[in-house]
Amino acid sequence: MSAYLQSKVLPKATRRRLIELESVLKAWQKTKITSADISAATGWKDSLIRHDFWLAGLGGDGVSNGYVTADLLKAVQKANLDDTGDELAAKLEAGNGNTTSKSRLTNVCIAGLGRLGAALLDETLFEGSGFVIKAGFDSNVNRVEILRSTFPLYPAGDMNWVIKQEHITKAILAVADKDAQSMCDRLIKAGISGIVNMTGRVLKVPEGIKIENVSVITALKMVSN
Amino acid sequence: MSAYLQSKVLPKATRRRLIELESVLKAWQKTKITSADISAATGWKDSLIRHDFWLAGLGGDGVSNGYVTADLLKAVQKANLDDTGDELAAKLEAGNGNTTSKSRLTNVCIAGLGRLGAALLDETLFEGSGFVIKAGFDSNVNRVEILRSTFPLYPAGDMNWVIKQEHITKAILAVADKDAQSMCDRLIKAGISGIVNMTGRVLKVPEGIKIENVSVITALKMVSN
DNA sequence: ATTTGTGAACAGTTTCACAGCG
DNA sequence: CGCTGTGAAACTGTTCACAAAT
Repeated sequence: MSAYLQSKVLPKATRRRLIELESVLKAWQKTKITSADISAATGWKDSLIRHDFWLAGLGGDGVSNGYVTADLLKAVQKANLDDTGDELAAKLEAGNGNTTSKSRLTNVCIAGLGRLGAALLDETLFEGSGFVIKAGFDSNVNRVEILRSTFPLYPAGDMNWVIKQEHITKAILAVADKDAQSMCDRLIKAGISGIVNMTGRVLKVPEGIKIENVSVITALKMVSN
Repeated sequence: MSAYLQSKVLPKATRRRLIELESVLKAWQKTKITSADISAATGWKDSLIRHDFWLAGLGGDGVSNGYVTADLLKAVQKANLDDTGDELAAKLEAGNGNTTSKSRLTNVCIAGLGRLGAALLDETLFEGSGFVIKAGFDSNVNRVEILRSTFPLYPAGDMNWVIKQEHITKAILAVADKDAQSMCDRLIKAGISGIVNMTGRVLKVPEGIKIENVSVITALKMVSN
């Protein structure tokens, strides 16, 4: 029988793998896939993959010769939405049965439009990801006026009302290291609940705010010793 | 007395914190700092910080009223180089006492010069980081010819000899998801030992090759449920 | 014969508790 | 007394071992 204890929140490590697995499954050509196949494609131990599925309550019961790729993909995607009960997923479950991908989009902003942040001003990077960039912010008014993008750019002072008005819930932080913590604080005050941190600084945030660190330089240091 | 067992390789989690700590210490204004101060700046438990120091054999013996910021920074930087015995650090320790920062630089290349990769074609992003970008690669010859940068760009076919000739040991992978694994394989064949993976795909690599994942979209998904 | 689902065993990481130093 | 250094205890995540399904 399924799930070891339903609705218990999944471990972070399992969550990450299920997210990454989504893209593996999307690229898989055959109609069936086994845990050994996934292991060969990712390097994860096959037992770990099955254990993840068990924790998440996935993997059709009574199957014993691999998973049907399309079904597994659907199940993984659902698990990736449900999980801790993200606001959006909850609304979807409860509300009308309208399951067009449109309604699952999460609104995101970019804080800091230096070279790194500006590189993200390309909608195509986020296509099919479930995220839409709704706004960019920079404390330098010049940057805001010079840069072109398909969504509006604002001076940092407008953060508060824009984030509320546009229902933006997540942010990508790409400011200079020295401004990382102060900009982070402002984003949270404006209502942001999750931040992807591209700076090299560790961010101190209150309970309930999620941070994910993706600094290229920190990563380079990690692979260099 | 010091280090719980010297030269035993540090746990990954501790390594990451010591790397991040470096930037915290650089920004610290006062001459002394306590584990409680660090905790306040990062959110890490003070006991965890002291435990990390213990594992790494840091923290001057006989001190009991906080650490001297400058000394601690030096010790942390040294730990971040030594550690598993990175080639460079080893050479430095053994060779002449010439400890100019020049000799500690690690050569890096960027594979994939789309919008994301091209954003990294800015030397200033890496200034003072200990890394130098020595080359950029793209399989699209047009990209290579159009883009301007302060270091040379090559068609992907030149990877093998350029990486060897320039003594490049690490790579930033910024190609399209579908090319992630094949480009990764080529980089490793050319002699790369560490890869910062900006794609959304999981990479399968042989023993001994280090990977660090910094996909913005994966990170967004992680903070969104 | 393969391959899943399951829980126990094992490994890695963080937190706790407290002796000892200034 | 406030703070560090240290090891034990608690917790989280991964691997192993094997019964059940086909």
